[in-house]
Amino acid sequence: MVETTPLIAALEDAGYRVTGPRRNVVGLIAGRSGHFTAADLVTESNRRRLGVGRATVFRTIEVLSDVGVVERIDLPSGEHAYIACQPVHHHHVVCSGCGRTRDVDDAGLRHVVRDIARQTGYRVDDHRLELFGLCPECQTAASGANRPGPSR
Amino acid sequence: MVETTPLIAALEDAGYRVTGPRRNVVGLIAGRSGHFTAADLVTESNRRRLGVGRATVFRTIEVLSDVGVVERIDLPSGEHAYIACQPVHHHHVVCSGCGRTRDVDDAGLRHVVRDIARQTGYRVDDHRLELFGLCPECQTAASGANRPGPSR
DNA sequence: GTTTTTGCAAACCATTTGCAGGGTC
DNA sequence: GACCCTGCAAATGGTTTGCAAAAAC
Repeated sequence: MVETTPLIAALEDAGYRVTGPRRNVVGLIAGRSGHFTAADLVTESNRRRLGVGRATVFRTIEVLSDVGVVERIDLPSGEHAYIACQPVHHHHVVCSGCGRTRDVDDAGLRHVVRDIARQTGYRVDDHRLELFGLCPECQTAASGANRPGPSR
Repeated sequence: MVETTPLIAALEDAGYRVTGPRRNVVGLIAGRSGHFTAADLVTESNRRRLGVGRATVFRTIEVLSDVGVVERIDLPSGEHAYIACQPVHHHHVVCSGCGRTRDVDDAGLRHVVRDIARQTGYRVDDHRLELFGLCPECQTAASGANRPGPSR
C-alpha cells in the first residue's frame, strides 16, 4: 500500500531514500492549496501528531527544493514561502487572497531579458519574475459580500 | 553646514524627522557600492564607532523603504539585501560578482505582464523582476581565469 | 512643550547543527 | 550491514519590541 506521488517519485529518481517522515511532509504539502511556509508544515505536523520534527521538515523542504519539485518564492512581506511545482523553468502568479499560485511559462520574457542584457552589458545568468494579484475566484468573492477565504 | 542628500530630502518630504542617527545610516548606505544587508550596516556602524544601535539601523531601513528610496531585493541565497534607488517602478540587475545593481525600466515587461493576466485570469496588481548575472567589469575580471563562452 | 526617535537589552522567530539511535536500501 | 535519515535540544542568526531618556520640531 505504498502510494507514489510525483514528489515521492522525484525523490526516488534522485536517489534519496523514501522514508516515513518524508512521506508525511509530502502529504502535508499536498494538502495545501496555495503556498506554505516551513512553519505552516511544522504546525500542521504537530496538530496531526505526525511526530515529524522541525529539523526534518526543513531538511525535507531543502531536499525537495534540490530536486526541483518545490520552489521558494519571496512574498512581498519578505516571508519565505514555498510551492510545489514542475521542475522546469517558469514563473508564478501568486494570489494575495488565497495564496494559490499558477505557473506561467517564460513567454515573451525571454526577449525582455535579452534586451536588458544588451542595454546594461550584464551577462544575465538567471532571472526571477513574480506576479501578485487576485485569482479569478478571489476576484469574484471580493466583488460580492463575502470575503475571500481558502477553500478545500 | 547641514548637508542634504536625496535620501535625507526624501525623509523630510515625507514628514519624518531628520536626526543624527538617520544621517549616519544614510551615510553608510551612500558608502556602499552595491547591495547591503542590515547586518552590513550594523557592522560598519560599529567599526566607525558611530554609536548607532542595531534597532535604529533596522528602523531607518524600514523608514527609507516606506519612502521608496530603498528597496529590498531577495538574493538567490534567500538573504534579504537592500539597495538605494529611485522611487519609481523599475527592476534590477544584480551582479553576483560585486553586488552592484543597475536599475532597469519596465520596458517590454508591461506587455508580458498583461499577457499573463489575460492567460491566467488573475488580476495582477504588482510584479517583481530580478535578474542576476555578471556586470561588464566582473566579466572582464573573470575572463582572465575563466574559459570563454558568455552570451553574445 | 509635544511628539518622535534612540539605545539598550531582552524577546522573538526562523533556520541550522551535533549527535546517538533507528530506518532504508 | 553500511550508510542515510530522524528527533531532540541547543545553538545560531536575523529582526522586533518595551521603555525611559534624548532629540527634533
